[in-house]
Amino acid sequence: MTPQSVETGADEPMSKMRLRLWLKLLKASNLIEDQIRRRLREDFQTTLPRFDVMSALARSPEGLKMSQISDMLRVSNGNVTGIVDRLTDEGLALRVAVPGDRRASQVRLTAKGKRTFAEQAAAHETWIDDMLDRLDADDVEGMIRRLDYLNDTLEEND
Amino acid sequence: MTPQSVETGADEPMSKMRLRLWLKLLKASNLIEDQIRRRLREDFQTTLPRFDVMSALARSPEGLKMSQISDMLRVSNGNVTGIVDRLTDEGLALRVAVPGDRRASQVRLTAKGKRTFAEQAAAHETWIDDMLDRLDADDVEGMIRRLDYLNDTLEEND
DNA sequence: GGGTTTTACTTCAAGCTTAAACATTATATA
DNA sequence: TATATAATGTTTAAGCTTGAAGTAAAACCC
Repeated sequence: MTPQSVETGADEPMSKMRLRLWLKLLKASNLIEDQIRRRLREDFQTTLPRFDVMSALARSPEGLKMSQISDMLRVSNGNVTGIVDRLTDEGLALRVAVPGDRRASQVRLTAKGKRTFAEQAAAHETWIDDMLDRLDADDVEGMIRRLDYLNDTLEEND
Repeated sequence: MTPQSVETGADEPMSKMRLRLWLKLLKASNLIEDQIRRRLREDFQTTLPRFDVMSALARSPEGLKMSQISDMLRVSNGNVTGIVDRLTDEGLALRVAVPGDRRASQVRLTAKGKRTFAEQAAAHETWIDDMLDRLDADDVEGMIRRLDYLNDTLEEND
């Protein structure tokens, strides 16, 4: 038993509470994510992985290497290969040679990609705002604070 | 602008706060879920979808119909078909005919399936407990309360 | 009863995801 | 310089996921 698990003096309920918390966190995350996927599909004929890659690229006009994208998104590099392939097929992204390193390539949004993503990002923000509409400033602040703390501890022991 | 979005008298920051909250919620959810997937694979040579289906079945000894499983897990029915097929191939679950309805089948865990899931569920609970270890009772309670509220509002406008 | 609609489930095509295996290029080291 | 090791990406096999289309059976309705 770790020191932190004895605050209440009763380990069993605390352990169950944590499990319940996880299930509720997962449920919220899935409910929101499913909405976003559905709207990206219906309104923009695209997918969340494509949106995520474009979002990363939009923040780096000079482009990103494949490995940088997979690091930022915490997905495998083989995964990014396929997504960038499809974005490229659709004329939304392109691979640029990296001078001095023939293994790597820099991925960038095309002009069309930038326009497309700007639209999607604006819609995305309003979707989130609508879904979290009923949380007041205190709720949002309280949750952000605790999630920051949780994420820090989760990343320590990655 | 909805009535709820004006509590602070400043819409712009609140909208950005909500977006930040979503990104942090998603991050926490993904960090935890990735750990669980990894451990299920490494320790038990199984996957999260299989674990989820077995978890639903474990709570219903009399069995569940395919459509009940997909409702509980919020996934498509075609998806459940494949997962139950694989569980069946491995001798962990089986389909039983439903008397009076030849379209449907009742899915149950086998004895082997029950034993296997019991082991996995026990490990799962300790993984969660370890990952959320640094949250104290107040944190857990505060987050559960807000997530309950959020989930209620999200399910209303599904 | 006969026809329509609904329900239960499976199949399919496309895309996402991973780990592992692979190819290629760059870097370090002897 | 030669060799070993690292890093960068792609490919592959297996599984998950969806929506749409399809099959079959049950329920409804006239």
